[in-house]
Parts: sequence; C-alpha cells; structure tokens
Amino acid sequence: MELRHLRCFLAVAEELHFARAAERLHIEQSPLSRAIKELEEDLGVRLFIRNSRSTRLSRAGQVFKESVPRICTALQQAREGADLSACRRRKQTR
Amino acid sequence: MELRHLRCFLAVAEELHFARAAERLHIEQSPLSRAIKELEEDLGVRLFIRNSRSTRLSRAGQVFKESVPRICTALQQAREGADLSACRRRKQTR
DNA sequence: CATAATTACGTTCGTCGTAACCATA
DNA sequence: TATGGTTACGACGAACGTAATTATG
Repeated sequence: MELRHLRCFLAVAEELHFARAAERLHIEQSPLSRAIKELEEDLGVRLFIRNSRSTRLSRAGQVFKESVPRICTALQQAREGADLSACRRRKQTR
Repeated sequence: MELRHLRCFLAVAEELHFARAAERLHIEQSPLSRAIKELEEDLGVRLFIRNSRSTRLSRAGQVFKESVPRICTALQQAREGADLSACRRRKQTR
C-alpha cells in the first residue's frame, strides 16, 4: 500500500464516480481504476461495488473510509511536529 | 511523502546507521540515502545529523520518530477494519 | 587510512495517458 | 446505444544497484 492508493480511494469514496474522482485527482480514469484494483488486491477485500452504471462503497469500503482520516491526521501531525521543532531549533540556534 | 519514505526513516532512526538500515530494508545504501534526502526536502527539515563517522537524530527527527508509530497504527487499523468487516460480510452472506 | 555517507550513471520497473473494449440501464 | 468502468499497450519518469567519490575520526 502507498499513500497514492489512499488518495485515490478517498477521491472515489467521496465522489462515488470514477470519472469525477479522476478529474479531481488530475489523472485519467484508467490509472485510477488500476490504483483501486491494486489497493483491493493488497487488502484482499473489495472496497467498491461497481456495475457499469453506478459505484458505491462495500461494507469493507465504508469501514476503510472511516479510518482514512485518522491516517491523514497522523501524517499531518508528524509533518507539523517536525516542522515546529525545527523552527524552535532555528530560533534557539541564533 | 510516500510510505516508502517512512519505512526508510524508521529503519535509519532505529539503527542510526545507513548500512545496517539498508540491509534491514533489503535495499542498497544509495537509494536509502536518497530516500532520506527526499523526505527531508519534502518536510523542509533535516532529520539526521550525519558526518561521515556517525548518524544521529536531529531534534526534528526525534519528534518525527515519535509520530511515526501513530501513522503505522492508523494504517494497521484501517487494514484490519476493512478485513474484519469483509469477513463478517462473508459470514452473513452464506 | 578505514569507515560511513553521498553522488554519478546506466538499467529496470512502475505509473501514466491514449485508445480499444466490455457491460448494463 | 450511451454511459461508466476496465484492459492493452507503448512512453516516460522514478527507484534501484554498481561503482566512484567525498568526508572525517
């Protein structure tokens, strides 16, 4: 799994539409479709139920969607924490 | 930032030695060095203080290291949550 | 001068986009 | 038959490994 997969998942989970999600991500539908497929294979679980007229979250997809924000928050906190302590250090240093 | 970068960071942060960390990751020292550099550039912060004889965490690196486990936990929970609900669904379905 | 990290360089693999394809309402 | 998702395929960029380089204790 890579963060790219999570970004793709989130877009599709929110749009429930591959074409719109792809547009939002500034990529084409084809790599998006593949990314979701890769993620599903990695997890061993189908995240979306899609027939050729509609896309909706599977049960597993719903649960997964709920946990993604926690990952994003953790990532952001890591970023900010590092940045903040570097700023403080820069202050101390001069 | 990609998860690859976090895996690399964690290995170096724990080993405090690029060669050992690389070995542990089953990659060479060279891509590892680059990955750390990329991460540092992405964060805009130096994570390790390294001269050619030793490697140690910077202040920002220490803070970052503390936040990485939270990310890993969140990722694992997402994985398990999806997997679990898929199992439950399979049970229900039959 | 030995050890540890980085840079140079060519190769390989992954990801992309275009286009053809398949499925269903 | 129009719409929406997937598969095929060639091109490009990112990541790798080997080897040369730099730096310092």
